[in-house]
Amino acid sequence: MFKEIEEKWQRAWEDAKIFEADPDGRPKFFLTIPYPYLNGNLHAGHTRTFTIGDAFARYMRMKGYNVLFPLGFHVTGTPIIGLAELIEKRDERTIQVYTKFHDVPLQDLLGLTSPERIVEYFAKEALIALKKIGYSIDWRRKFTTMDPAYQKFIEWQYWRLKELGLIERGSHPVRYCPNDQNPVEDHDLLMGEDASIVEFTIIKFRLEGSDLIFPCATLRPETIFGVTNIWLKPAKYVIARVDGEKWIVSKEAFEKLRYMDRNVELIGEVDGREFIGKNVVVPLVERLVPILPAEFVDLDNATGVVMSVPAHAPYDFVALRDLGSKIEPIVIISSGNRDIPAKEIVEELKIKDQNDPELEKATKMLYKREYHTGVMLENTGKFAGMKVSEAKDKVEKELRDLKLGDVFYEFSDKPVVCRCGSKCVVKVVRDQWFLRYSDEQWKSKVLEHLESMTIIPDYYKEEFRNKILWLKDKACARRKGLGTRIPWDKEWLIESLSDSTIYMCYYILAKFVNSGQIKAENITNEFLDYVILGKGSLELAKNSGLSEELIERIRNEFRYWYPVDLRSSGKDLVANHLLFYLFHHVAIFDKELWPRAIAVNGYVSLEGQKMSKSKGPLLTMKKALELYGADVTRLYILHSAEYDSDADWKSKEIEGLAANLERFYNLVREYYLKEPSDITTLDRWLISRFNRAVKEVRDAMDKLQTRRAVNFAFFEIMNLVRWYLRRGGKNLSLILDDWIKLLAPFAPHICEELWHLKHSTFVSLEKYPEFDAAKIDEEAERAEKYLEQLLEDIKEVMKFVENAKIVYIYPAEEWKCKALEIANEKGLSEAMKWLSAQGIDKSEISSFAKRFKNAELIPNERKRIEENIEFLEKELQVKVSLDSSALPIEKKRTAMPGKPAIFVT
RNA sequence: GCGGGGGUUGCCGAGUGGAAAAGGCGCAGGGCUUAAGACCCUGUCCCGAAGGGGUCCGCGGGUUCGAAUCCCGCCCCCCGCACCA
Repeated sequence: MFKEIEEKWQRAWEDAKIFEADPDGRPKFFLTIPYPYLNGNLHAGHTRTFTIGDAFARYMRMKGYNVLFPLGFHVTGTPIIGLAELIEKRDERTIQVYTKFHDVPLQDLLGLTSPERIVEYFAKEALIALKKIGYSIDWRRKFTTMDPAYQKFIEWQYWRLKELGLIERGSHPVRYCPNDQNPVEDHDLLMGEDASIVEFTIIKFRLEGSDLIFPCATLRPETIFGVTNIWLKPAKYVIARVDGEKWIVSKEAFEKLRYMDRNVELIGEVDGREFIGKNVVVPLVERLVPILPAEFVDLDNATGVVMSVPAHAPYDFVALRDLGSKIEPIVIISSGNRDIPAKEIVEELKIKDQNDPELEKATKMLYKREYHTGVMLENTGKFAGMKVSEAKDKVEKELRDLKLGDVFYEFSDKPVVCRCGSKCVVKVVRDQWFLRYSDEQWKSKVLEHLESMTIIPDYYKEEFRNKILWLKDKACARRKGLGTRIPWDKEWLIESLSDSTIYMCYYILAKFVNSGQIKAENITNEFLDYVILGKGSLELAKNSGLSEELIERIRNEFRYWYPVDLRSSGKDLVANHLLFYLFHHVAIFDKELWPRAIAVNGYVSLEGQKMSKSKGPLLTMKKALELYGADVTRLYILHSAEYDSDADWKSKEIEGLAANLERFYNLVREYYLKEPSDITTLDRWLISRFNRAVKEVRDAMDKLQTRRAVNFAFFEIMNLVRWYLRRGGKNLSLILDDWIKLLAPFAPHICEELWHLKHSTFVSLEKYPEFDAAKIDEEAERAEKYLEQLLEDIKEVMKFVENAKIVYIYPAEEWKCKALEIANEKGLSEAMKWLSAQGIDKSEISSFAKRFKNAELIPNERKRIEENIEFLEKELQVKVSLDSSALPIEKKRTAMPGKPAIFVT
């Protein structure tokens, strides 16, 4: 184990401050990774993303860049508060998960009953782990998102967004527990985790000669043209005043409407049966249709009032059939059907009556088909000819514009039950603050910028494109949780994903905050406008109370470091954080400060199982380091999967790797200090092949392909070394300086230790090995390859000979080499002519012609074999001879240049 | 459903027109060792008493002298679809 070595170099790096980055004359590289959320210990997922970041930071540093690689901690939001409550309540599962999977000792855990303590504890633990794994982070810039200075920065950002008109008020639906009077998150649910909020369209049917409205709820507003009647359940309904209108709805619907930010008032109860047979007016179509009774109507779904489109809704068709009604369905959509679509499908599925469970399936099938392939028929007015998918939105909009339509939110699955046991409802939260991500101009700016960015892997660019188009307005305010208050509306907290969008620029301030040069009260909007955006003026910025000199210095540092050159992140953040990261940068900064590149890596699972912070299993970074140490963990996670695919952590594999790394360590120690003696072909082969590996490693790293990089830098070279030593190589030290450097970004501690056997500088700051075409030695490579092939061929032959005693090797005769040369230059027929002229036996010539395709000229082939007889004998454990007299003629004939005849006795 | 990714030899996983197909893991045999482990070597689709032959990359077609790689159709798997970090 390398624990002592690791600690030693971590201390040395820290003492020498080699990762503290400040502006200088070198080109800069600003690399960030997402700050971790501290509701638990860092785990294998963090380990992966962060280690990729660190390996790249170290690589770029060794390539000569001034690398800034900082990290802070994220604590805003609700989970930390939730966790504190659970610990306070001594929730059994939480205690189990945190002691067992997060490796928190019980007595420590029980004390974490407030958000502050949780933050303090996990921040401390995280820092320990991050230092123990040897990340090259500039820790002078560490912060947490509840720091007063950071909060001032967030407030500034929100003022800027408001000034830009990108924040506005609105309302939106949330899952809500009436008992707790709070929005409910997934983990707060007993039932209904999969339920989503569905938006029904309400279409208002007015009772003939009355002001009573029957609000029919539907997911298919475009079918309004096919309405033949409406359905009521023969049961109790209520009359309610809703935003000034008199609505007939189910009792359940009335209760739900009360949460939908409407003005509702109960007027009285009424029996649905009273209305049966009366007529209502179909909006838009202005047709009178009757109210009919139906048992399938669910009073607890939407309004409890349903419109009937028997041609396109199997339920309606069957209900009419059950009633024995003579009403004719009106077909308004064509999707390749001959008859009435609902009739076709009902007959196909042999549906008996409206209580048949198959009806659900029929409905889905038909809806799907018509939505995707259906076209509106002539009887749908101006919508005729439109695709159903298009008409749906258009009809809905028209109804809404004419106040004939409305929305009703409902869960897709029921029931949805809160942990407290009450049924959840959909609540429409009003006066909510929204980020206007749907803004067309904003979007197109982001889209345009995306095209100029580097996205790794590249197919994620398409994914980003789609997600940008798809992004809608986002509610950015919360009532509950940790966070910064919206500066102009202190009732609301800024939601936690919305406060982590452009914080990378805060790292530049954080250094000054942590050193005490800036206090929170100095961070005024004018100050930030000036140092970050270069807007306003130095005079205004000086109102912050800071000196001109300091302000200018910060301004200059900001200009030096920004923009972010690479943000390396897990793929879980693509559809949220990384998107917001782009949007906010594009909105707030000038073009030259927009992010340059984003890299996205995959997940980590554990022995095939998905990790879960709240349920387990989980492998913490701390535990991994305890078990395997830093370098093994790093090398393993970098090698376990290529950046974009998911990795599976297998303890058996990592143990194997530990052994490999130890071998490397011992190998280097054994050879590093030996002075190289005479350089042989074999040495030139090693240097040549090593050089090729260097090229591969650099190429892989430039694309962040850490798996490929480690594969070459470690395993491939290890294999070269194996062959080299097997062949009796003595001068391994020829490549060791470079090999150590090559591996330094991946396993920095061991490399540092080994490097210091010979040098007094830090390998972490050395120049990364470069590919040198001059060191490629084709001839040496061919010579080794020849020997390898020869050995393999002999073994192949020996398989068929029991108790082999002597191996005779017979290289091709001189005339064959000459003939091959001619054949290569002038073609086979010239070679044949030449052979005849030499008076070579005819059967020999034809044998040559048959085989010449597989032949290759090896310079000094015989000598090559002679020199290596000893090696071959050692490998084969038999005598090897070049004596040609023992070979039968027909055997000799098979000898070709590069492929000698082999004869075993 | 929409969008993105993917299906390769026991497993993981490279490989985008010409290699039974890198590397790792596992397994088997041998060497080293008092022994085990580690380490080193060999083998690991099938056949073969001479370095050879056959079969193979989700399924079915096609293009090509030649396909895991290109085209068409089909099947299957993973991820995201939000206000949650």
